[in-house]
Amino acid sequence: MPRKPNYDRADLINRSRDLFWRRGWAGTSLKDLEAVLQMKPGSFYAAFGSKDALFELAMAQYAADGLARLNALVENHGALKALQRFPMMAIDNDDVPAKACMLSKTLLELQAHKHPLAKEANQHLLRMEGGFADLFAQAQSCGDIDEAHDPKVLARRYQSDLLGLRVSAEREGCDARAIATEIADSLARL
Amino acid sequence: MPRKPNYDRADLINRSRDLFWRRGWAGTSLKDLEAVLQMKPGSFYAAFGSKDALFELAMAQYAADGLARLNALVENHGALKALQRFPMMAIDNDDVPAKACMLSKTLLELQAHKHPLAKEANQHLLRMEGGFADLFAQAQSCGDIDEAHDPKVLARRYQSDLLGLRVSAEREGCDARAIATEIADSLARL
DNA sequence: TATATACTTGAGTGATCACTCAATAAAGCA
DNA sequence: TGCTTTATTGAGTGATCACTCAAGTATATA
Repeated sequence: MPRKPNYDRADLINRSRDLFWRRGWAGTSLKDLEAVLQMKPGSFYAAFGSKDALFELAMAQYAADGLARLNALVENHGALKALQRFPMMAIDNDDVPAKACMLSKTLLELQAHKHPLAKEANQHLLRMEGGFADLFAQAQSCGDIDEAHDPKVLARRYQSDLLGLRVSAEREGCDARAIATEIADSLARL
Repeated sequence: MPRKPNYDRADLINRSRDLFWRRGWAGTSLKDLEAVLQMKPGSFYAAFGSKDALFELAMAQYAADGLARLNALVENHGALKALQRFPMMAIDNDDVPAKACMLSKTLLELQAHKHPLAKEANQHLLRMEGGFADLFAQAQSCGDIDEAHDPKVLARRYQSDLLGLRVSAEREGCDARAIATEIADSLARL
């Protein structure tokens, strides 16, 4: 007896993710979302409840996509090569809404306001860091990386370098690809 | 014949810098500024012209302070040790408005909107990068770093690592001091 | 002291913010 | 074909945004 929505919810979330990723939380207005999603306010609030609720969905989608891309690299190339290729992959794509990481952008924008979305961003980053640590441990058991290192320490540093790389990639006149190569090379020397 | 302002302009700019640094551009409202600066709208606009104009002054102050701190380290410890100590100094101070770099926060927030302040932030970052390159070159002529390296390449990577460190330092539950130590140690191995 | 010149005040500007809701339209079931 | 239920519409909500300006106040010079 009900009426079905005439939109694809997953598609709407993906489009919101791109918009939020590029413009940030404060930089994205409801009007922007209405334009991109082709929804009137009433439909929007019926579907998602609030701007923040949609941002949360968008950020979760972003984080899931990142982990999926990482896992795909592992499937195809193994742990170490995946870690080596991931930085370049993150910045070497012009079709992406932004070079910088959406999680770090959210953290930097909202942390000072103690906004719940900042804590959420941090949790996604933590999950990603855990994934990196697993891969470092995996590379160690393959014999690709010296077992003397603590994989958690390696992951912490790797993620920090990655975040720095992606901030640098947002700049004009900074050869971020060179930095990505250096990060990859430094992993080979562990 | 004129009347003197009853405020210290430099002090107002410093207080604005702290507020903008912590809360960001969109996250800082005129009401916030009026409260911190103890100024009514009329005085504010007579003194600074606009929120953006004050932000520009605040960011210039921020950049100048950073360079001054770096130069002070060089005076006291020489080029290499200055580069080694700088990362820890940037994050190991609880009195600071934010751990992350104001320039990178501004860049990430406003780049997508092509806001002039984003370009300005990038220029300050470029100037800082130049300063780092000078210090790397200086350390090379001291014999502290292998001459085989290109100081500009070292500076680019160093700044990227520094930006990543300072994003990491903004996170809860991330031992950024350990990362700072690693960055310092890696410079000793050049 | 008188005057000219700036600085300060604070209510008020239109625009935009995230969001609401009553009215209307459409789809599944009888 | 009704009937029920949900989706969609879009004008409108109060709040807040950056900012203005006429009126009042204080100060350095004459």
